Amino acid sequence: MAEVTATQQAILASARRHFMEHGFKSASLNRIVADAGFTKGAFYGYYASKEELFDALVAQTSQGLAKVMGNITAGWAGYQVGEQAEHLDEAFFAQLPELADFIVAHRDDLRLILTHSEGTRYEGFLESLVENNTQRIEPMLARMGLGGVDPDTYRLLMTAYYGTLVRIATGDYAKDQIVAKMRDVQIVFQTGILALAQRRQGAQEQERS
Amino acid sequence: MAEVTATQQAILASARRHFMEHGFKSASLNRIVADAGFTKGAFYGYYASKEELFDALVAQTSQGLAKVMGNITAGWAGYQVGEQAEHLDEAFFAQLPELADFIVAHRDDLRLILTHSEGTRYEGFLESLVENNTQRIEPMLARMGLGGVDPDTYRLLMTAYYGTLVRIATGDYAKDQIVAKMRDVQIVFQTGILALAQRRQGAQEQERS
Amino acid sequence: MAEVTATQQAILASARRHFMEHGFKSASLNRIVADAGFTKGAFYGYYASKEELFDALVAQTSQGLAKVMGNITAGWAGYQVGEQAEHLDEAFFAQLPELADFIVAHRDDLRLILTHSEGTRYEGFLESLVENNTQRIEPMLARMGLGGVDPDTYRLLMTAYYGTLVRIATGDYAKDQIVAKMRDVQIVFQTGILALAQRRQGAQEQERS
Amino acid sequence: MAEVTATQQAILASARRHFMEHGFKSASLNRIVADAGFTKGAFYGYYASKEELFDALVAQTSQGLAKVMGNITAGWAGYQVGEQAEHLDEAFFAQLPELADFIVAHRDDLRLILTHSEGTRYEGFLESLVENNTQRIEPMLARMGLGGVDPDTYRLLMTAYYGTLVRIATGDYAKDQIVAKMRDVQIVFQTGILALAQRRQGAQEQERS
DNA sequence: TATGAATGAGCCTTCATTCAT
DNA sequence: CATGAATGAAGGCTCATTCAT
Repeated sequence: MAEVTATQQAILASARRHFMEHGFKSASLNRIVADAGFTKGAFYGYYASKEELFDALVAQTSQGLAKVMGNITAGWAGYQVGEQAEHLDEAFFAQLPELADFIVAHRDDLRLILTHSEGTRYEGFLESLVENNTQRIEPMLARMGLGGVDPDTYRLLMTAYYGTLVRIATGDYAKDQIVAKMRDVQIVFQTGILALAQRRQGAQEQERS
Repeated sequence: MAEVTATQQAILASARRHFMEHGFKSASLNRIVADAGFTKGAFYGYYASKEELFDALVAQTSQGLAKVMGNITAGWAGYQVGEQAEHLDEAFFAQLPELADFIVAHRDDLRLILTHSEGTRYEGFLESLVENNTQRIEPMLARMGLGGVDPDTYRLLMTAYYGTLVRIATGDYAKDQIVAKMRDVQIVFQTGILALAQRRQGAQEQERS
Repeated sequence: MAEVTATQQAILASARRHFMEHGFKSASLNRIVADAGFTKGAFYGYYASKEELFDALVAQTSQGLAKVMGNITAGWAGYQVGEQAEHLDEAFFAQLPELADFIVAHRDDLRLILTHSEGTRYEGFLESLVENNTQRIEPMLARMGLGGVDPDTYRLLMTAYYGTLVRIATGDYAKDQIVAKMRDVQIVFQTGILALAQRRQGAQEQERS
Repeated sequence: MAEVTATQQAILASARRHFMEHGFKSASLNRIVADAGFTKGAFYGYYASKEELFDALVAQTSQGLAKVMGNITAGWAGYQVGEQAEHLDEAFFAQLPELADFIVAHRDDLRLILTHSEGTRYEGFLESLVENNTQRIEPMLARMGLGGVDPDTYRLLMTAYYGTLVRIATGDYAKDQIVAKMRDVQIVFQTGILALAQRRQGAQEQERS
């Protein structure tokens, strides 16, 4: 693809370190470039701005992340009333090792995107991800037996769910821990939301009678 | 008590706007003061620093928030094995209207504290709140029938729980919506965590036999 | 004479403390006045400027000091060729207790004038004192048997001499120590300068022959 | 070695002028840089701070000065009881031309270090020099026949001595004048201090008998 | 390709002084 | 007599960006 010179690699590595330590906004381009052993002029030969540098660092992983997070939603979306909950879980759980591998392989990039991107277009990455996915799911909610849950509340819960996955992903966990924790979190949210749905549905039926 | 002059009010109002839009760090004191119609010199007659200005804006609400959040934990802490879950909920739910009133009355301040305070001593307010409260709860986990849940996972879930409460608090909801959503979220987390605990306990018993 | 209100006294006392600690230039008028328990407005009712405040603090002592230093010069000026050095010393030594009393009584003011007055018209007080006194003495140098000493060198020595007296005066010495040290220093300079004069005179006579 | 660009030279020259006129603290970086025909941004490309600028101006000379002043002390330290004072002088006098050369070559730098460095790490340069040297000499005082002189008084005299050398160094004298004046001053202090010591010793012996 | 000199707007903070009340 | 609100200039310093070479 696009060739990356040794200079670029040095700058990218230095930038990763600085963005990780100070965040995008507070990191000093001056120091990034100096730490890489070059001058600002060299930098601007490759990138048009500080933000473009950040982009170069995380664009690929960002796309992978979006795809991978979409898969998780797809797992939830397959949820069907009447099926055994245990079976459904298995479909999601089956994806976990792959997800965990992705996380371990791109952890630093994920941290940049998810927790050090203030001031870039990745700010709010998580929020828009949730937004996209819940919008796609919303039509299915009734089919999933979650019809009684207020859509906005559902969105809040999905934000919490994704947010927790992000915390796990950006934590210091090994692959096995990631799998175990994500599985546990999945259980908590799935069971909890289902319980809420049933309670609301019961309440609505009572109201009608 | 402390008298606040018209000048101070103008500065405070302008500051609230700027902090809300850009966050503490990125907001420009220059522009805050100019927007209020004064010079920097005037500002420093009232406040010793930019941070003190932020403090003046949120100190009171911050104290109220800490107290109110503590009450929520107290509600969870009253959890007893063997009691009916529905009864326990009622204890927590009973506090909700009061909490919602507080939130509605101090919403902008809460937003400043919880989501625009980077660079001030309020940075990490939520995190330290979670930390304090989960530490106090940890010894009770076994008694609450949650012994099987990994403490670190429990902490992740509590972070998600508090985080969701914060999202509700800093949203645009009316009092009734706040109450309804917080109640629903409470149900989800309580039921979900309990289900996880039972599953883990079952797994541990199987291992033993 | 001029009446000094309680307000002025409070301000003066506070000013003395601040000037002593930070020097005239670095002391903050704001803090001086605040420490005194008043506002800047009150201050400017009494004094037209920061410098005038310094002046009010030290004017009286400054005049006393000039007079007293003049007396020391007068002691030297009485020096006559052919008289016994010991006798001459006695004349100077006789003045020492009175001088020491003055120093002990006005020590803080003296410190202000001599070592904390940068930025005021008292800056260079010592230098001008030396200048004045040596100019008056110069015509007498030959009569005193110091004709062989280069006038500029003599001025350097007088600067050192006065400077040492100043160090003694602004030190932490008790009256007796002041007297003892000033007497010793007087001996050193008198003997030393006389020795130099003789050597130079000898050299000049050799040149002539 | 280190290359100095024309820009740096312009800044350094301007800085020297401003520091000389106002002292380090009161000199305005703004004006220094503007006078040199540049902006503050350009300045900070070369120096990290105002103090570093001062340092760049005087560091080299400062080291030379410390060495050269140490040599003077070494001259005094060689003082041996019983030897002829005239011979000892010669040892010191022999160093004078070299010292005078150094002074003439670095006069402006010396002025910066010795009389315009308030607020930098060079503040108190003279004082610490005196302190170091007198401490090294103190043990030898008895051997030098100065046992009767109070050590604190001796320190005062040494301060005066070094201070006078500084005045000569920072004056407008030509090399020959520097040599002549320093030699004369040396004679005054040496003779004077010796006279004081004898008088004190005499007094002590009288007391004993 | 890479340098490095230079910009200019911006940052937060301090200060002596003025003046209407 | 004293307040306290307000000014305005100045302080040292940082930064992303431009551009001739």
